Amino acid sequence: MNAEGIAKRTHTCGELRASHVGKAVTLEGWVHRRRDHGGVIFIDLRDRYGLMQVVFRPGGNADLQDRARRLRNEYVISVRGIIRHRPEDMVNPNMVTGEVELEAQQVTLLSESKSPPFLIDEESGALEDLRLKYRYLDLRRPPLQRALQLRHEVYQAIRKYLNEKLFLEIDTPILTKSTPEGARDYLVPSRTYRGKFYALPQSPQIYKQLLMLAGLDRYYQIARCFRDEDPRADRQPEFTQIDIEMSFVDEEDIYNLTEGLFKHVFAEVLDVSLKVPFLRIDYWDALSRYGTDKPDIRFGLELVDLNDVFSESHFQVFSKVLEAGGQIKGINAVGCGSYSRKEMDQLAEIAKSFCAPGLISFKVTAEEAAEGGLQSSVTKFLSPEEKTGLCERMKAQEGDLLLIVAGAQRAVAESLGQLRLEIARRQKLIEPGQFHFCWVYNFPLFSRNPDTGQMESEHHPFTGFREEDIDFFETDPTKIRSRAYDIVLNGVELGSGSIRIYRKDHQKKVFEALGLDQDQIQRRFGFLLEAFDYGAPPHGGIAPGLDRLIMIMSGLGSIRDVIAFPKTTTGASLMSGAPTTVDESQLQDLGIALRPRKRDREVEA
RNA sequence: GGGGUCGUGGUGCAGUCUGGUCUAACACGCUGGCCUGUCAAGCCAGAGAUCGCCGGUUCAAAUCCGGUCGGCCCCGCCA
Repeated sequence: MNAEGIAKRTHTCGELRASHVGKAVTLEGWVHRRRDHGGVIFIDLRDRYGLMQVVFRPGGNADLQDRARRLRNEYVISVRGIIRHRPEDMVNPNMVTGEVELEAQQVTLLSESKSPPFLIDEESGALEDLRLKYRYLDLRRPPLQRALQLRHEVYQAIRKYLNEKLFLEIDTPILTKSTPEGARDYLVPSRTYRGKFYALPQSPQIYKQLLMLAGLDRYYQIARCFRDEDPRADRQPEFTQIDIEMSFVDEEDIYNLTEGLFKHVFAEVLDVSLKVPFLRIDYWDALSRYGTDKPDIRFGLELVDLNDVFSESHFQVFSKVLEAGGQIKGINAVGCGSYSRKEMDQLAEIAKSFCAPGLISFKVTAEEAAEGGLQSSVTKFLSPEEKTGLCERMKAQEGDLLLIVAGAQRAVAESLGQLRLEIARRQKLIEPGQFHFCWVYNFPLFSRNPDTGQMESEHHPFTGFREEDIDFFETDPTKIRSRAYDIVLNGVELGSGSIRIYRKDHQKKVFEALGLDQDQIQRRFGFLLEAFDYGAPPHGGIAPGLDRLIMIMSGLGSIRDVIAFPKTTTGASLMSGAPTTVDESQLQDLGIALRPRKRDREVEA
C-alpha cells in the first residue's frame, strides 16, 4: 500500500509468464486498449516494460465491472488480481505475456485522460509536428522507448569500456568563450558584465586539450554541443558527442581505442560482432572511388575514371570537359538496364541537383552487342573503340545501365556519389542490419574558401599535420596533409578527430597560414597558447556523434527519434514554444535593447 | 539566404491539375447502444471540418492567383 491506500505494483506489465500463474499481483500502468464484450471486458495495460492483458469477468463484483466499463485509453490505473493461464486456444503468441492474463479483483483509477490527439501505438500515423508538440505522448510509443533504452545502454557500455581503459569522465563548462571561426555560436549575455557574452560550446575542444596540458592524460565526456546552424535530419542545434582525448598517442592509438570502443558497444548492446580493424581509406581515394569523404562501403558501385577512354573523343561534351581540365567518370548501375524513361529522368534530376551539367546514360543491350551493345542518345557520337573501351572499363554486361557525368571534378564526384547511393537504395543493395565502419584519413589541413580566397582549417586550427609536408607552408598550403581522421559508419560521418599540434612553432605556422595576426591570435586563443608554454604533451582525440550512432544502431532515419526532446528544422521546440520573447525587465538586467528587423516592423505598422 | 514538398473533422488521407455536381468522401479514433474470450474485437447509431492564415480574380473558390505562417527533405552553412 502507498500513502494514499492504493496497492503498489508488485510486478511490471512485461514480465509475467506461465510461471506466475496463481500469483496475486498488482500492476500499474496506462490503459492501452479496451475491448468491451458487454460481459467480459479486456484491458491491455501498458508500462515501459510491456503489455499485459487484464480480464474483468462478469458475475460477482458488479462495482468492479462498472469501473472497468468506464475505463478509456490512456487512463492510469492500479489493478490487483490473480495471474491465470489463458484458455488453451486464447493464448496470444504475438504478445510476450500472451500465455497469461491478469484476472482483476480490484481496480483503482489513478488518472483520467482526455482522448489523446493521436493513438499511442507501435506505428504512429500522426505527422511529425503534432508528435513533437505532444512529445510526452509520442514518447509513450514503444519504438521511441526502445530508442531511449538503447541510448541508455550505449551510454553505459561507453562508460564501462573507457573506465576500464583508465579514462576520467570530466565535465567541461557550458558557458564558454566565443571563438568566431567554425559554426555560429549560441550566445548567452552576461548580466554582471554588461555588453559581454558567453558562448555555448560547439564542442569541448579547447577544454579537452587543456585537460591534457593539465596532465589528466585520458579524458572522456558524453558532452552536449551547441551549434547555431540550420538543422537537418541528422543535425540538431544541440547534440551529444562522445568526446575523447588522450596524451602521448599517435593515430594508431586513437584507431585502436575507437575500434575497441565500438566493438565493445555493439557487442554489449546489439550482440553484434564488429570486424576490427576498420577499413582505412585515404581522403583522395575516397573522393575518387565513392565521390565523397564519407563513403558507404556496404555495397560496391564504385566510380570509374573514364578520362583516358575518351581522351581522343570527337564528342564535344567529352572533349570540351577534358580540355577544361575536367573529369569524365561513371558508375555501372548493374542490372538497371530495364529502367523506364521516368526512372532515367529521375536519375538525371538527382545528378543535376548536385551540380552535374548533365547525365549521360547507356543501356547495355543484347541486340546491339556486336557494336558495343550500347543504347543511348549519344552512341552516334562515339567511335567503336570508345564504346568497347567504355564497356571494358566499366565491366558492362547485358542488362546494365552505365551512368556518366562529365564536368568539373567536384560536381562529377558529388553527383555520381549521390547517384551511387540512389541506385543502391532503388536496387536494395543494402542489407539491413549491416554496420560497416571505415576511417578516412589524410585530409588536407587547409582549404581555400572560394568566396573569400581565405585559407581555412579543414578540421580546426589545432590539428596536427604531416611533418614531411611542412615545406608546403611556403609553396602551397593546400597540399599539406593533416593528421585528422573521420570515422564513417554506413555512409554517415560519425565524427572526426586528430592528433593535435603541441609545438609552438607548428601552431604559429598554422595561424600564419590562416592569416591570423598576433592580435587576433591572442584575443581568441591566448589562454590556450599560454598553457602551451608550460609543458605540453603530445595528444590527440576523437569525438564521435552519439545521436547519429544511436540513430544507425536503432535503424531510424532521423536523430530526432533518438533525442528525448528534439527541435524542429528551424530550431524551435513545438512542445515548449522555445525560443520565446522575454520580459522587458530581463532584457534590462542584461542591458539589451532589441532592434526589430524591418520586416517585423512592417507587421506592427 | 535559396530550392522542393506538404497543410482538408481528434488522426491519417480523397477531392485541387480540368472552379459549380462538395450540402466535402473514406478509414481510424471519439460518444451512445447491443454483445461472456477478445487481443487492429464485432455489429448498429451518432457527433465532429468555416478545407493553415490574409488578400485577390470570379456570378461562384478546398480548387485559380499573390502574399504569409508552420512541418519535413535538400543546397548554402555545419572550425
